[in-house]
Amino acid sequence: MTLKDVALASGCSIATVSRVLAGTRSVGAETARTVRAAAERLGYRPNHVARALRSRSTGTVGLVLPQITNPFFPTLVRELEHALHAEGRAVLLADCDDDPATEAARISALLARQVDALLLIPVDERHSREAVAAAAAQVPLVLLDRGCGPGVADSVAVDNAAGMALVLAHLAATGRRRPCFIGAAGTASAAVERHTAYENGAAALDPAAPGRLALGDFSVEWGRAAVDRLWPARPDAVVCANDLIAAGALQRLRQLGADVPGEVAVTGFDDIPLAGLADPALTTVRQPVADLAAEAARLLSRRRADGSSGPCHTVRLAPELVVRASSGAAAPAVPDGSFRAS
Amino acid sequence: MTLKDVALASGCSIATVSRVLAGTRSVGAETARTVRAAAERLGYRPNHVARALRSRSTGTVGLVLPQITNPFFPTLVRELEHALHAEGRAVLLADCDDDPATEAARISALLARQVDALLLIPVDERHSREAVAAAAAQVPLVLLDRGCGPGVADSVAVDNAAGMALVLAHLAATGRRRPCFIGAAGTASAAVERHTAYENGAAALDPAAPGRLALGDFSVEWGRAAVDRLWPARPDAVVCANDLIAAGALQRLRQLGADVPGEVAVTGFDDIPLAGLADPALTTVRQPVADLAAEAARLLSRRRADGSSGPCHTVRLAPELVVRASSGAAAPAVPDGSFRAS
DNA sequence: TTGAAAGCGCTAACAC
DNA sequence: GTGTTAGCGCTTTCAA
Repeated sequence: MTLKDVALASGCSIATVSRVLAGTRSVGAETARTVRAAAERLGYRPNHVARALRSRSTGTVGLVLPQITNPFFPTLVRELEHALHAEGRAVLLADCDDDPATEAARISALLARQVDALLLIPVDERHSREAVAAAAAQVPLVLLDRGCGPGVADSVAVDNAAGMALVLAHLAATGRRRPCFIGAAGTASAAVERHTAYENGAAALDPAAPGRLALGDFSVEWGRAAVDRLWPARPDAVVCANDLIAAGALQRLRQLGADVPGEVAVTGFDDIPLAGLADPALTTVRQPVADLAAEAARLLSRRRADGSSGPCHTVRLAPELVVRASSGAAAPAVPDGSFRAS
Repeated sequence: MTLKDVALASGCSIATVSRVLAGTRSVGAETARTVRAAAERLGYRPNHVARALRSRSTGTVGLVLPQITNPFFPTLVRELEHALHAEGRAVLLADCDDDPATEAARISALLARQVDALLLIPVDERHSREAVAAAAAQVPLVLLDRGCGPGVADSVAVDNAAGMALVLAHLAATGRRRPCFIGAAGTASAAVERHTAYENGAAALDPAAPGRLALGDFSVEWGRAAVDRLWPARPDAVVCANDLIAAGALQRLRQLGADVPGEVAVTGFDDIPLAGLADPALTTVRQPVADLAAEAARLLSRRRADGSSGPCHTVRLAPELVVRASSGAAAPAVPDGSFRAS
């Protein structure tokens, strides 16, 4: 079934049929009806490949992620897929195995396939930069969740500092005074921003708090290990840079016999599905995933309109605090019943 | 940069360049070298769209899933992406929101984009059948993880019955004698097969065991709710049809003050990342995800060779039991210290 | 408003 | 082994 068949069946030219079906130009009402009827009758389906070759636009968007198994990404992928599908675009998925070299290879494979645009969560702030910049010069590209150096491309992410501030305000309001922080080392923007925001905000609770921290990576294992380093200081709150760290911290605290939340509160970041399932359920910062996806799609369209020059837009979306059991009521600081001035 | 440019630069015809670069036919060693050098020098990148239009093969595979947020799928997607990328294919991702109508729409969108093949985890055994059968008539199609009625398409999945048998054997070996089962209702193949395998295997432990079960869905919430129904019967093992159910069961049992694993063992199925993080860590059945992906890719190639006729192949892969704390040593049945004959 | 015709970049017959 | 040629199905000038 090609345009030619429809043209033959409807008694007009291929060009006219194309115009009717693609809606490119005004066509006589009568002709249009005839053509549409013929197309319908023959079950005509346009050939996207031919259309792409001619119009130099495939209608596909490449989605490049560090690791689909990172539990924060599936919901994001889902929202992105829906947002793009709603505009009639298809999503080419690439998983980079958390490796910048693989990432560079995937990016060029997608470019070779003529994706119209790229949505990319960079593997690494520094090591991804070169490949990302090169790609951004070729197609509209929007960075998601993580940055990649200033001025490289448009980007959309949650406001990490605001999220951390929400956590600290909540801890302060519920009477916690000796927080500590388990974060991630390295230059990844989420790691740096959350860490910095903790240091800036925690001083208000306790002058010694900003120094009470340990930096590792965004994993459960690190959460467990870090507790062993920080617990001797007897914090009354463990602020974690993401939910995986918090899950590990929770586990280890329980093994050590600590009472969560009575003795010590634990908080996460991201609100991955695991957070609600932990025991006690994890207080955390929810990323506005659907909004992130919508905003990314919007930036993509805008960039397509503006051309590859023009300044980079950076969008920061406000997160939301989700209070659950892990930061519930603290036990009295002096549990023997004596009076304590608050 | 087109073939024409390379042809001009290397002094031979477009066709020859095509043959060298696509490796379609034997070419003189000398010519080949010249051509390759020219292509390299000019930074030639083949245009996949034009190639697809001409050769009627896009080199893309559609991957259709019920919901990427189902925690079992990300690892599978990752393995599939890697397996396909290794053969130079790109993956078009479609998420169906667990809805058969959306699934049908996504399938036809992918078909319109001329995917070479479809990898599909059906949303529903019955309601997906029509769209799947129609798609299978057009392109090679392999069903993954779940079935879709007999004879519809090639399929690859874990051997659910074998997995359940491993669980029951383990429970028997560790002295459990009053198992119960929390499963999922409906016709989904995993639900039916695991349920049936439990009924068949549990009778060996206890004649009453096959009847001690509750059927709901594959969710944490159902796991919690089912415990309330089954716990009054005082089982010494709760066999769950997947890890999410088991996570819910574990939660609720702890709320009820039950001692896991001392008083009651809990087992899951799939070995999603959550399983290792639960407390106590969950004994479960690990799906051979990488093998499933590899086998799916293999079936796809074979189907491409065989043509769309020919009998459907069904591959079942052996699962592996992962023993963790949730099925550890049982407490003595009579904890008051009196002698108990084993 | 419509039609004829020229390709998009590539592969695949078919000649030589 | 290599070149010539004819399209794949579509969009888009350019004329009418």
